[in-house]
Amino acid sequence: MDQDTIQIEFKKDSTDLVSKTIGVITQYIRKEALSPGDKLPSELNLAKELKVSRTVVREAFRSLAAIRLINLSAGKRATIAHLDHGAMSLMIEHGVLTEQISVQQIYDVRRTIEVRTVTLASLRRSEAEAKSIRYHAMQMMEHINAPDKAMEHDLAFHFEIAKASKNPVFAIIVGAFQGVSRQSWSIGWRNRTQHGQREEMIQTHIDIADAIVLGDPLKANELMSAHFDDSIKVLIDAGLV
Amino acid sequence: MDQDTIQIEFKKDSTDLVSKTIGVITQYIRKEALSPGDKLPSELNLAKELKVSRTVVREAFRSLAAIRLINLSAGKRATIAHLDHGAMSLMIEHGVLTEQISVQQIYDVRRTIEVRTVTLASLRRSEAEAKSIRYHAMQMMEHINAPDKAMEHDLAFHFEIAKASKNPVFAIIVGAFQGVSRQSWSIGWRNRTQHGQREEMIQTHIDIADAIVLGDPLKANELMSAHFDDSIKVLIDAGLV
DNA sequence: CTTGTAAACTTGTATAACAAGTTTGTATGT
DNA sequence: ACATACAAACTTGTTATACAAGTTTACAAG
Repeated sequence: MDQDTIQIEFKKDSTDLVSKTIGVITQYIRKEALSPGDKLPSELNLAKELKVSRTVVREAFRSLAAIRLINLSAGKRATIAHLDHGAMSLMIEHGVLTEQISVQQIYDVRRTIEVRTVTLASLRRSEAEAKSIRYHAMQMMEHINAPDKAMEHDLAFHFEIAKASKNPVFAIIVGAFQGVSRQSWSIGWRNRTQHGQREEMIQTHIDIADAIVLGDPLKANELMSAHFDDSIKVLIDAGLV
Repeated sequence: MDQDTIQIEFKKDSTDLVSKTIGVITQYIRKEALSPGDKLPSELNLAKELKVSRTVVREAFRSLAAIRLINLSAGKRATIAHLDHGAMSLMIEHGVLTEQISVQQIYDVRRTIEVRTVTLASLRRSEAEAKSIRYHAMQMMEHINAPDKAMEHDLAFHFEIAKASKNPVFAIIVGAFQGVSRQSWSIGWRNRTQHGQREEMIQTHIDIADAIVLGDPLKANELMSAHFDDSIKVLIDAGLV
């Protein structure tokens, strides 16, 4: 597998070299039909081929790595990356941080998506996935006095359901919300102070898990809807925009 | 607004300088509570402050620009960016290109999201938005013999609805799918060959627009569901995975 | 007070150099 | 013939310098 010539041309109108180079590399990936794990040419070879400096190629690589199209690591050549919600996470966090997205809006999207993922998961989950989902629900109850751990199992619960939907796009989106959810989770927890409210919330998770285990999409759907109704209500009662 | 010291420390365990620098900059944005349009320090100042080379800062900037957290342009300082689906578009296209996401999976996500956006749009749309949505539906019919134009109005129709939902996250997600939708659109079009099938499809768009104009979320929802049912059926009939 | 322009600043690109991590190929010993 | 060790070649990470090109600032001229 020797170094074959990169024949894709630069767009003439584009502004800066780095942008053009990014374009060339993505076209190259497409043209060569590269798959996750496949190697890209070295920085130096690309630079020579495209007649730009190594600096430009490096900046292009960094850009592609930022949106997780490729992976970089010292000494190794760049490789095509597997899908990953990392970039979208940063984007969403940035949106919330700069007040372009509200927590409530996130919850509306989550509700929309997760009512669907729980339905699909009920229909498509493997035995292992069903087991994992139920495990995280049970662990939440186990750690009812250790909010940090309960939270992590809560997040994992929802993420596992998304993965069990067998649609990677859902998994990416749900995964992307984990960061911001982690930051608003304690608000929901602190505002469930009345007797049994936390147990009730966790019990809903267990019930959802049971519905998934039993392969009952309608029940799972209904419970997930109710869970989000409740969660959003709690957030609003807490005065969150 | 003079140059104040950046007090955020590097994480010690992180691997490479660029990653650390990205972390510092994002923390800086947070700490200073910067909003879209606000300026970041110049590359040289950041480099001096963080005691790294300008190269490292530049690569960090490029990374942040790639996920659209900041905007770069020659001669100007970097600024905080408005939310934008550009990065997510590339991610999704990469997923489809590398066969990690199928077109049908995209449509499932779109259906899930857009059944919600059309409901919200019916409730929240401004007059101008309602008008724009209806305009694009009408233009589709107008250009029934110019598929390229019809397609662009189709995409704009769905995107405008997402924006009218007043939840930027929906708009980002729907926007992110525009690229791949553009690539699969002709498949759907080519496979609606029977008499009146195309008119029917476009008429559904007009009916959805009317429901939005009238503020009838249930009707809009129902029509959008039917539209996606039909579209997905057409794709499957066409033999698309 | 406006306008024009030069100076200062800032980003874009190229080159050179070396450190540090990885792969490859070969010589060596068994 | 085969495994191991190790050096050489390759590759990415980081720094420094230099200059081109775009933008802002400050000041002088009218």
